[in-house]
Amino acid sequence: MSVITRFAPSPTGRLHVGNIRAAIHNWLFARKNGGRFMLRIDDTDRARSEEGFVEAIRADLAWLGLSPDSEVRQSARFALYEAALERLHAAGRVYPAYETAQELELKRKVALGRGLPPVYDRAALALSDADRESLEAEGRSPHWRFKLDHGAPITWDDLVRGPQRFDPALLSDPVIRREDGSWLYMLPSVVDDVDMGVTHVVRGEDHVANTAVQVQMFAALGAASPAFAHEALLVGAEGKLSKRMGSLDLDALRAEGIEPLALLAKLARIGTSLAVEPVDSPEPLVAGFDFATFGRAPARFDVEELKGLNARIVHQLPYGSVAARLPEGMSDADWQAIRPNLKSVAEAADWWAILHGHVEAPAAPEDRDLIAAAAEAMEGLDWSGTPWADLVAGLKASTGRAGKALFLPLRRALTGRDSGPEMAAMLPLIGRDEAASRLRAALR
RNA sequence: GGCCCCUUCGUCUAAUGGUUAGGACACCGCCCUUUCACGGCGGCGAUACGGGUUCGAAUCCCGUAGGGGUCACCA
Repeated sequence: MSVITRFAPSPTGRLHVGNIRAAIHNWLFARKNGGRFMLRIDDTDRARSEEGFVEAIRADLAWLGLSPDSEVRQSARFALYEAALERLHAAGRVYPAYETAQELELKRKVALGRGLPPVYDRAALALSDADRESLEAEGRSPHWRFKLDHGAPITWDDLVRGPQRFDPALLSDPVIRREDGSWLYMLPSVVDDVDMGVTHVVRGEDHVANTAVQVQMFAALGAASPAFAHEALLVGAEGKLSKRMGSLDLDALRAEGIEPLALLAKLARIGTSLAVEPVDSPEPLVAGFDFATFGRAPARFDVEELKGLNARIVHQLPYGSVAARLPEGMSDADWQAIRPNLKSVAEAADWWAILHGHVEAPAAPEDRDLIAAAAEAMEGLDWSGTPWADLVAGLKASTGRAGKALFLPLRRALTGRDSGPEMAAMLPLIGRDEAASRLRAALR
């Protein structure tokens, strides 16, 4: 049986590190097993879903390189849910209920106040036909609940959490359809998983209780349950589920110069026993993917760590893969010289400007003699050899300077910066005439 | 409050009753580089707490504390 996974976001907002991680794991698992990865837009909630978010989700997945093998939208599949509801109805597994949201809220508060779990009391199940008629005569119309079977514990073997066991009596019969006919998440998800042939449901542990309910729905629909993997959630660097996590959407990360590969590597392995390390393609992540490596405790996601990984990945990015994003005319040699010093690809533009643009950095009074000597030496250097090493050797002999006192003033005069890539690599790229002119400019 | 999950270096984790408690990231140091960075090498650093069981406990049991999830006419 070939593996089919799905990523099922609702288009009510941007993707963020939490759900992207689930998307990545679904994709990796499918890739590893030669299976298919599907995108399912869970847009049953018309009021909250926005087309713009659907497009953003597609764009974000594409940026990460997680191309879905197919895409479906729940809003186009209402007939399927209708048919499933009919079947459940015929099987006596759904029933109408008439409580208002306010009434249910009150019931929950009362239960909580008495130290009881706030589970729906099934009052609607006790309604007689006459009761229902009078309720509807009052103008109330029903919403529909799925009737859980309290007969036996719900169990499944979770790929991450191991054997699971739930007492159905501690769960509320879920509302699956509103009085206005709109669908809630629970049933459509099951219907689609069956219809799409999903074999593995990989999602966050915030869904475990939903899974208990859905396991009964699969059975009630006469379908086998897929395998489930519920991964522990991510928390912010402070240890709490912070608001900052919510702000971590892909735009924010892109603005920080994060490479898709870096985010992929980080999210694929955070919370697992595998090392979070730079990769030059998704292949090692695919090859190493294994639910057995997943920890069960929430892992901390720290953007600073992501930035560090990103820098290390940038340091090994080949020219060919970044050329399109580099300043016009930037050569492979330029890239090689600059690359080890970058935190993001975007910073290459700064160094491009330093290499080939205009730099004028006045020398400090105590360094003027050194800079003057350097300017003097320019003409005589062998520019096809090792001009930087020759320059420095000559200046050391003539001025007696060494180390920082020798290097820093030269770096400043030539690049306008205190730090940066290897000068030996940059000087030839700056070129003789430009270098000479910068040194003279520093003396003005 | 009920139910579920979790707690090993700062962080992510390994060690399925016997290990000098291992690795990765971070940090620190050294080397390389005639500065910074990059890179290479090395070092520091942990079993939440309290009771049991056992010849022996990070590992099994009980309790305490702490963290996460869930208990929606959101997904």
